[in-house]
Amino acid sequence: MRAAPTILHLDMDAFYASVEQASKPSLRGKAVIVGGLGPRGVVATASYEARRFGVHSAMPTAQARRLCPNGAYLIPRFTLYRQVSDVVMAMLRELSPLVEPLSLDEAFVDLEAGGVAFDSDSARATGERLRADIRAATGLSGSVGLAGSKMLAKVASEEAKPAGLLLIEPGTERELLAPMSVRTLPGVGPATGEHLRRAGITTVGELVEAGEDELVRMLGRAHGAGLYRMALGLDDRAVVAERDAKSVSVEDTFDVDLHDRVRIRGEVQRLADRCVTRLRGSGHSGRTIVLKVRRYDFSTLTRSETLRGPTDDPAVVREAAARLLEAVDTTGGVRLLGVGVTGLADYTQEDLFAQSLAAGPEAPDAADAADGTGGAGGTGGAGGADSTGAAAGRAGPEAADGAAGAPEAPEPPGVPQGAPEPPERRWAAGSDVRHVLYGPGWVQGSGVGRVTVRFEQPGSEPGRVRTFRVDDPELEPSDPLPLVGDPTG
DNA sequence: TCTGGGGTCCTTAGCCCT
DNA sequence: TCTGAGGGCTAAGGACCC
Repeated sequence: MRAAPTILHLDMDAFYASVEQASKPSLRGKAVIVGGLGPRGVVATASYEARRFGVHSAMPTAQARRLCPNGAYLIPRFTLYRQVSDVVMAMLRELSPLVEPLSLDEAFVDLEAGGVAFDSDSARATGERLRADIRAATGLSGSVGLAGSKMLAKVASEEAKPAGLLLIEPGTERELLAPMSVRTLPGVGPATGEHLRRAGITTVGELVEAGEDELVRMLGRAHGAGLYRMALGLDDRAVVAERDAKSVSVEDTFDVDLHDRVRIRGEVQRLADRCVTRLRGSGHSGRTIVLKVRRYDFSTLTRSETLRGPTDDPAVVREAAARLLEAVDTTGGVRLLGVGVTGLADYTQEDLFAQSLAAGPEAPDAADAADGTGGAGGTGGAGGADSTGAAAGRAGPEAADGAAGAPEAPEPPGVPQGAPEPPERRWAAGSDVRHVLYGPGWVQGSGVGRVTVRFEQPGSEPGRVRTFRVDDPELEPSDPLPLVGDPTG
């Protein structure tokens, strides 16, 4: 029983970087690196031009700058990527009801369930048409893998990169996989790869030779048996359209390690508030609160506490997180803090209402006041394109842009909001702006009280560069212009 | 020279209960 | 009453993915 190659895996090529190149005409054909720009940032995506310099995902941005000093370094613009992703996912859903998104730029599609393909020829034709349609609609290229299972379809799209299509014919799987590195298989990362290498296993073929018992002995029951099946090309996981979230979490890495216990407590409270905002936004409540602490030496520990019932009350989550923090030794410094909630339950309006009533007559107002932006967390609101938290916020390597005036702590807890003094504006590289005279553009860089803007937009010719004072009143942050369709501006 | 953020799944260990 | 097996739950850590 050989499955027809009707599972499709789509992987957009260098997605974030390609979207940036498409929306910023002056960057086409140039090395573009998207990621955190702070001292502890890492690369999220590098364009193929940047990869030629050795830059790749997950590399520290500082290292990327040394390898590729003339590249364009930009903060991610997730709002825009999500818009483009929505367009692509909608095209996939026209092919089949069974579409399983893995991230903004990747998805599985069960073509047979959609009735658009039933054998190799029809699957290949569908894949080619999809690639052309995506290019026509977005200007971006994606790679397509086609096979009889999810694992093989993903291997195929990886082999097809960039901008290609590969179909694995039924019956050829084992032959194809045998010479490949064990790292090709999903679930084999650096640790397992090294473990296997020490046992003399570096290829998928050697994995098969080792046998299931040996792999189970080395890697444990679930992992060992699963890997053996993958090595044989066996994978019967179905394409699943709907997936329930299992946890919600937020975390921040700080530019400089935190030592002050009061500051650490304040950050944990802020993270708890942000986490609850996200939790509520997803329509959930949760029962287990998790605190994550990464110390100065990169060692990471988690502490968790399970409540009697699920909650989405910010005060409850804040208190639990604070209790968990009390059990953690932070001497030596903390580079990352995180707060998460797991054990999620669906939360309906009725539940919320019932809880408010149970809490007392004034409870509804009190609950509203405690919710989200009412507290110390200044991260919400319209300027919230900056989801980069502490680490990625700074635009340039120099802090010369008057950052000395910026307070180190966002806001100590308890300080009321609405202070009349506007903080000095920060212009992150890559972010969208609009000038009263020159129209839409993007920040190319900033420093020493100046910000440099390139005025261009999707579909335009490469634009001109102008420099302004960072506090120029005619310059405003703005929303990204759509990549597809008609920019109304 | 360092190592983000948001997730998932698995393993191990301790505790409680039957 | 003691002991052991086994299941369910909780906590913590690790590996992996994009």
